[in-house]
Amino acid sequence: MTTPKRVTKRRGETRQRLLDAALEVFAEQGFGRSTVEQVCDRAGYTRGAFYSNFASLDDLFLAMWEQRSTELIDGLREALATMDTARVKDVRGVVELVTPAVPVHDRWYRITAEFTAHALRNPALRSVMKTREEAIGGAITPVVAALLAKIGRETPDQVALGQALVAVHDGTAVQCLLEPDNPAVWRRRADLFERVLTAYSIETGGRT
Amino acid sequence: MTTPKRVTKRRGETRQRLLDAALEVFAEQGFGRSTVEQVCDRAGYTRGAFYSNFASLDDLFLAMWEQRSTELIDGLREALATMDTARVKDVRGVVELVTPAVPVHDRWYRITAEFTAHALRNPALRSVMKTREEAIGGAITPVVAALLAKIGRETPDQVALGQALVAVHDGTAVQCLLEPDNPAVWRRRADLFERVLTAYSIETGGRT
DNA sequence: TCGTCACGATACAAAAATGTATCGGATACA
DNA sequence: TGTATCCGATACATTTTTGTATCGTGACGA
Repeated sequence: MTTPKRVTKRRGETRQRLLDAALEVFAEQGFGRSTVEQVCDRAGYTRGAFYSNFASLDDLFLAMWEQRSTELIDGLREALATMDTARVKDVRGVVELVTPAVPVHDRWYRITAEFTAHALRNPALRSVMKTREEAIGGAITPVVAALLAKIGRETPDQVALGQALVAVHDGTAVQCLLEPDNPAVWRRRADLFERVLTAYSIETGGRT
Repeated sequence: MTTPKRVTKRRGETRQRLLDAALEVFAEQGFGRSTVEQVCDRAGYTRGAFYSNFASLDDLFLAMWEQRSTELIDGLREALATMDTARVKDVRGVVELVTPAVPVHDRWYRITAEFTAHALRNPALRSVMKTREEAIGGAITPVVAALLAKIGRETPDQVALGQALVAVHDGTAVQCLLEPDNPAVWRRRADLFERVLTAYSIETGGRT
């Protein structure tokens, strides 16, 4: 991987197609069991293209994960910004409004689970993950706090609420994915969110 | 792997040492990046021993995970049964009493994260995991409900509480492992448990 | 104590995966 | 349109990993 003086448009495309292929292959086989060649096959390239764009599978994994998770956070911000906040009347309403903005997809969950395990072994990746988790909390919490304020509830400790929401999301996601067709699990997930929001905010009476 | 008529004592030992080695190797390298030979080296055997005891790495992974997680649940039951429940006076006390019984070890977390991802790809493993999660909930919830009753709080929906506790445990575990030296994260974890226990139980006034 | 089978070591063949070095067509820029 | 160089394909050497087949030691039953 020598740094070129001039870069072509084509390069960006192949790089992207490799990143996309990686997501699919890693989700299907698991990162650990995936090979350079599998990713290249899926993308429609040979290993030559790969080694010209990435140093190793680890390198690709990190790049792919960072790209997809920033996209995910951007999408989240977007969804939160364009919500119809008019009809929210109670805590349950807040849950129902916010929940769809944070999707639970098993493909991405599998990737993240493995990336997390990977990150726990690698200090550099660990801080990448930490930053990411904070970004998610930072995107959601102010919005949720604002919605709660709208229905007359104050949020004394936004940081604590943020950590709680992320934890509940992560924890319940596995349960839902293990039994995707069991509506009771999903219902209990929503319930838990509702109770947590209630527990972390205080009724102040008047609506703003 | 032909089924032998006679089985020796030695066999059980080597099998066990392979299982133990697997835990270490998988935790260090990740299951996906581990090889049969690495496990054998660690255990002090050659591949001959491996193929005589297991059909594949997948087979070993499943066997190891089932063994360790039953041990874990047994330990949990044990710890819960021998608790000193006398000094519990409030919800916080319940949290402080129960929390140490459910350890947060990053080695085991890494294994579980990868096993979960693996299970989400494999329907057979999926139901294994589901059963396990239920067993954990089933072990903890009655004890917690009893403790809550002791301080005058009733638990209307134990199943919901169980799912909530498991989710909160899983979700906060990552956060704590990502920042093991940040006491604030651990404190917020305990806070969340306290609030959840409170939210899922109702004050009935009198103590039993 | 002897004979038999189990069990793990060793040897071997085959396959899979990696990384590099080189080549030729494509692409940017004059 | 010419030309320099970028970029991905191809070819190749090497290493890793796998699974099986065979052998010798030692355990177990009679």
